[in-house]
Amino acid sequence: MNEYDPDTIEKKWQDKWEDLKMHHAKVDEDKDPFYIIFAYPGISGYLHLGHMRCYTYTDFIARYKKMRGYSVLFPAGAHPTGNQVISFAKRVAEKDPVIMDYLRSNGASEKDIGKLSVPEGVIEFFKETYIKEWKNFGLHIDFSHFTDTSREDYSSFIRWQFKKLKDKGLLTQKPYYAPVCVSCGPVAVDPSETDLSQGGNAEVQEFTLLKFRFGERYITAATLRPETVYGQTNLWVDPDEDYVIVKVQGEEWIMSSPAMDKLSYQTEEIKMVGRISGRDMIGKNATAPVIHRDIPILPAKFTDPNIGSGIVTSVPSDAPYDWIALEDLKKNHEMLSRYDLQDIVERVNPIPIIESKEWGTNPAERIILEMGINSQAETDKLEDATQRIYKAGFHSGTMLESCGDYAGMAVQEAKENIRNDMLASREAIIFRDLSEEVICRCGEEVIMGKIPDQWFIRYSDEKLTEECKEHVKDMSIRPDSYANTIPETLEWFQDRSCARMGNWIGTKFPFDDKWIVEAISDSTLYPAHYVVAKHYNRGSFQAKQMTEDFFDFVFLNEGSVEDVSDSTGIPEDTLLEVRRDFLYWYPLDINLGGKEHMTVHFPVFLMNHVAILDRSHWPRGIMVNWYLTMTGGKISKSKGGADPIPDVADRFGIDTLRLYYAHSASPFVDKEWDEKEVFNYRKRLGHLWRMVHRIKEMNGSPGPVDGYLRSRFNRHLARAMDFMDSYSIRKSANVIFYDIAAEFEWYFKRGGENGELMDELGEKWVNLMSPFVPHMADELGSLWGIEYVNSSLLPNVEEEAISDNIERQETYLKGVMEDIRNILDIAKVAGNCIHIYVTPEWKVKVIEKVLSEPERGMGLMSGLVGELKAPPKELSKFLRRTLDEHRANQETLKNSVAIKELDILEKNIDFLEKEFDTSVKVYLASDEVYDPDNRKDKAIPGKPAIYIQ
RNA sequence: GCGAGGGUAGCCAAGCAUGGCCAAAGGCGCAGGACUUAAGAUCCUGUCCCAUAGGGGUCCGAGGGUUCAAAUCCCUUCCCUCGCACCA
Repeated sequence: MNEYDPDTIEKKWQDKWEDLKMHHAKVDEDKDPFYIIFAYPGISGYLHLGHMRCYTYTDFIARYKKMRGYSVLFPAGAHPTGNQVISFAKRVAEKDPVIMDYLRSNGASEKDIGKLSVPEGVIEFFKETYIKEWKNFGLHIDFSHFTDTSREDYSSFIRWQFKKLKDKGLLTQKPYYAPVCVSCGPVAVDPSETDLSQGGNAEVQEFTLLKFRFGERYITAATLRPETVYGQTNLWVDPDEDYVIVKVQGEEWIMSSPAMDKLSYQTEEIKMVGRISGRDMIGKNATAPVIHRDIPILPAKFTDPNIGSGIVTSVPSDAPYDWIALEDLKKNHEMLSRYDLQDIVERVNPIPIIESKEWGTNPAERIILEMGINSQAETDKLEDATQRIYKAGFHSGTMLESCGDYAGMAVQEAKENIRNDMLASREAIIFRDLSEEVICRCGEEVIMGKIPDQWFIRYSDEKLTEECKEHVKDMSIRPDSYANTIPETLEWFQDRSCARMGNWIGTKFPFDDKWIVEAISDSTLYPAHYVVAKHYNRGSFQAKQMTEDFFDFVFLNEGSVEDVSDSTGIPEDTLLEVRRDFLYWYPLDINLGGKEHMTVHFPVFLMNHVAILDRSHWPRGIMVNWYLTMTGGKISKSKGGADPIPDVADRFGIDTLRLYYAHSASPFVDKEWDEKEVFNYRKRLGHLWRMVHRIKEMNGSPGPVDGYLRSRFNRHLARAMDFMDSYSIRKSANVIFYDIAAEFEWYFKRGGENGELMDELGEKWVNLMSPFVPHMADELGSLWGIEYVNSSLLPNVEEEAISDNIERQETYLKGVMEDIRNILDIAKVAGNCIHIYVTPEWKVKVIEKVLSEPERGMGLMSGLVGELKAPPKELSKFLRRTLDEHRANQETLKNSVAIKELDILEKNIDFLEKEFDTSVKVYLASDEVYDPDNRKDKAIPGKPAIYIQ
């Protein structure tokens, strides 16, 4: 036997599979189809081990289904839609050292890198790289179906899809506010920072921009808490800051210069008409909105021109910043006299407006005293205080008498109402901003912009939502937690912008060329396109022939084949073949993807299928996998942090990684990557490798434990397949790679050596391993002369071989051995003879009697006394005990009398003697036998008495 | 805040739906031994506490409850993770 050596066998088998086109899906009407995909990757860099976790799960299922007799389609593609490819190419063109290092450390050659300065080169390179890595992982993908979203055939498909959405009234246009890079157009602001170089954690904040009449003009102040307008006492302005006067909506507004820039992206006409310094406003009054009181304008340094309008309305009752600024000012005599504010400031005092359980009616003052905040400079503490007050007020607060019509209202409710009322009375507008500075990949600033005519897919459509919610009940969705939440997710899912302008790779929007379909929206129905892509890849037709008629015919069965053939120029039999393929493969059985898809991709995947295709083609299943993590964080393609896959694969072998994925954790938890753990799986495979060889070399004759092994093996076989049928991958792997192995080990220990049985079960076992570790399984399969294990079928379960009774006997023997070990342990004696006393027959009879007539309870006693030759006292005691036991656990009781104990022990004296390295004697307790320690009376059914000498 | 998921021995991780063969699978780690003298090897055995005879005690985040019986069911509570949107 040679040692397990993945390096040589893995490459060898991958080449053979390739030669034989083992992965090619065939339309075979004699077989049921099984169609599975993983969510294809966006192109933004090398794949990492987290991706491979998802792809490998997909492969387990694909290979398993194939070995269960299905014809399996497992295609793959790539998703370059977006601007990531563009910015990647740009960074390469600029020779950005980070990206160059990233490429080189992943093994890109200088020649490769040379091609990567244009987007097309990036797409080509990574497509090839992904395919190489998938092949290297032994994935059962049929690449003849490959497509990517930048191809022409794909664009034809997407244009068709959007026409269908429009026909169904599911497209609409309306204004939309989104993060926009001033040069690239819309970008996504999220912590993974795919589009960004800074500010991924920024949140969109919706300010209410309040207008304060100031002579002929208005001073603007932005607030996140419109409900506090009743507590306004003054405005804060930075005396050293220059503000701008802008013409908006026919009025002149005062704000900071950055505020004007931001606002210019959100309102139509806005023009700067002058400047005014902060100093010039101080000491004057402005009329506050809603309360229509004149409030003074006071100096402060904490205002920031980059936040809101750069001017702050002061609510010292509820805003810790305002409260302490006011206190500071009151003490600052130099400042007061400089602007002659002494008298004014005297009159400025907090006005209670909100009462909360936690903080009472003057929360700002109270929290500042409690937290011991001494000055405006303690911004961390002030931030915290603000948050705490806001939380308490928002959730449990009510508006006080001072709040006019809103008095008595819950804060939550008042907030909405006051804001809406101010908007209606034109005393305020909405102003959106990001909570921190966000910088695009291109280096430009990202701001909130208004897009007046944004296209949306109307996912809010009630009928569509209802249909989807209804349909998910019939789907197989794993894990269960996701199945439970997806109806709510569908409900919550609102209209989604589906096109964008600017620097973007994708399909031109069919109704308006200035738009390009965005990345989520062009990846919803694509499993249908995989079927078509195969024919396109073969050259059966050109992209321009893939017209609306063509897709209508293939996916919707509309139009006659003659007409469609006429209008497209595609031969009739080709059209019929594509249609047939679609009918054969669809619906999709499983879409497998990472958990980030739960609230984004999976809902739109479902909704587009339901909206466009016939009910019979709606998807059947979704499976979600969690992440592979490294030192706490998600492994990220764009940020690196993961070892190149080829390095890891070389070190451990593919099958090791595959078993690691399958077994080290359930798919539904985040898993921390740990090389030491991976290495243990490598050792495990080595162990199994040797074991299978040992099995194959076994050539003895039948023995007493054969039945047991056969029974256990078939039981495990059934379990392993049941688990796979419900996609419980880890559990199935546990049975195959651990439970079954343990049975073989026990069999050997018991002296089993039946060559024929080993030959049969060994082969079946290798078959079972194949979906998980296909390379090793094929190599081991050759011991049996199997050419390709993965193309054979999994064995049937021999129901008749599964025997509770046979298994009970072994369980009994194991139990006796455990008892002996226990005693040896405790007694710390090295016994030289073990005496075992099997229960007297009358105890068996008692149990049988109780089992047959349990309801008679102690009433059984009278009958038993006459029937059994047993000491009445003991009999009564044992009956009572048996009745107790019966109530607690009938199974144990049944098992204890279902076996011939004496027989089992006598047959296995040799084995026991060998195991314990002593002599073993077995007796029937009712006989007059050697019993120096008076133990034999302790014997009961299922648990013999033991005496160790 | 809203929604979802989770807290099991040194660690990872099953079990919980259908309460009782649960001191609680399996793996890792650790300890002892075998083997060999080299490897991150392999094979046994052990691994909550007490106990020189198979027993007893405590235990599944915490606290109550239901039950003859609770890791499993119910209630309360604490803690953790994730999603809350234009990122496949």
